[in-house]
Amino acid sequence: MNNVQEESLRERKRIQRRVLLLDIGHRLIATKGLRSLKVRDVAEAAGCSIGSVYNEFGDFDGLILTVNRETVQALTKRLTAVPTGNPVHQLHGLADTYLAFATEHPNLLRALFEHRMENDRPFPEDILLMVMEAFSLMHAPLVQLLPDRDGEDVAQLARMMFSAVHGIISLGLEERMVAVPPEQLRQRLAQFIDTHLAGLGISPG
Amino acid sequence: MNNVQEESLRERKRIQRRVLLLDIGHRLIATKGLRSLKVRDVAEAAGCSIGSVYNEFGDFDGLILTVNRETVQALTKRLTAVPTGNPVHQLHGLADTYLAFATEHPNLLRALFEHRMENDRPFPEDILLMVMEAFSLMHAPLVQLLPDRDGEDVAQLARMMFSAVHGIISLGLEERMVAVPPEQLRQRLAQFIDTHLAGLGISPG
DNA sequence: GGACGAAAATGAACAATGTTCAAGAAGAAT
DNA sequence: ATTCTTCTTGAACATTGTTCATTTTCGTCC
Repeated sequence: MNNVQEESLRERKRIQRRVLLLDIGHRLIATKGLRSLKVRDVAEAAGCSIGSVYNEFGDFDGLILTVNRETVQALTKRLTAVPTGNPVHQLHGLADTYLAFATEHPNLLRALFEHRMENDRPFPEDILLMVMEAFSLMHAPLVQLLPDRDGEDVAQLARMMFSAVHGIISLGLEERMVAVPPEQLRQRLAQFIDTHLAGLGISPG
Repeated sequence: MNNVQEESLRERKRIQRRVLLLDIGHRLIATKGLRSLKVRDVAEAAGCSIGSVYNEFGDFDGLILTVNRETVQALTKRLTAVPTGNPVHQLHGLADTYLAFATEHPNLLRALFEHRMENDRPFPEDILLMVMEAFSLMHAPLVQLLPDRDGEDVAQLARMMFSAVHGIISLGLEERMVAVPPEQLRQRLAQFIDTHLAGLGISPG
């Protein structure tokens, strides 16, 4: 066996199929929602057998979790791309970006937050860490704005703030619950953040 | 047929069974989560056939939705019992009460917000209205605190505020996501509300 | 480049679970 | 008591996640 990282035919095909399966799973969740995702649909769309999905992901949860992993990575990527110059602008940018992502990919985001494991199996640690990382992105700008506050205090504040933004967005976009138009939601969200910052003693910059 | 509202034997037994089924569904969701709820388990626990569940609720969603209806009613009952004297205290009381309910009945609350209908059937209008009603309970105290603001503006503000509280609580209690201890969460939530009220130009009273 | 063994792909069969419905049981009406 | 209506039942069905013996493909060695 050649130990060099040379891709065998097997490995190439495996990866190619894995990517295909993920792409299909991604698209099906995005278009029809997590609840409508079926192993057989995925296998058929990929032109392979049901067993192959299991070979690649262990079980169905494995596929879903991998799509969710991609979702949180895509979200984090966009959130980290928000300019860091002005901390107040950055906070607004983070909220706006989160809203934009939620508007563009509502089903993917829901799948990330609503998916429950089968039989109380533990939630994968790495996804948890990625979500926490995304949520802590408000930490840095808040530290800049509140240099005198206790570190742990600001960390919790950042988490509260992002959780609040998440709540406003996820309920606001929930088409079941009298959805607010995205543009109006965007303004309300900005207003909400300004109000909260004002409460923290920070002027809207 | 006697048109008076006299309970026939049939009707009495039906109602008795309906109550029993709901109680069982309620308890199973509360203890093991919506995902673990199975028609057969409910029927067996009630000592009746599977078909009877369908007779009473049409389909499985029907049972779940009825439990959810009870959940939102129980929540609303507790929220409306919050004292109305001091508007600032009332807002804190509403948040506290919501947190207490979420702590005591996490699976029931999750079932209410996470349940998706089969096949994109429409979400029942009445549940939607009840949830909106619960969420608008912050409206009255905010009107008192902000008498000069536009009505629609305050309504949206109330909804934002409750959505934010909901986000903080539901993510904060999510055991998957590094759950914050309820007592700490209670304090953080109070702090969050005070900060926001301060941002609105209202002193903590 | 053919033979052998390892690895992967397959899909029929199974298991779990929501749903239907013909047949029987139970209640109401006369 | 008889008849009619309604409800109850649970076997059978439909859908969907999962397993695994069989077959196919791929890598390796001569």
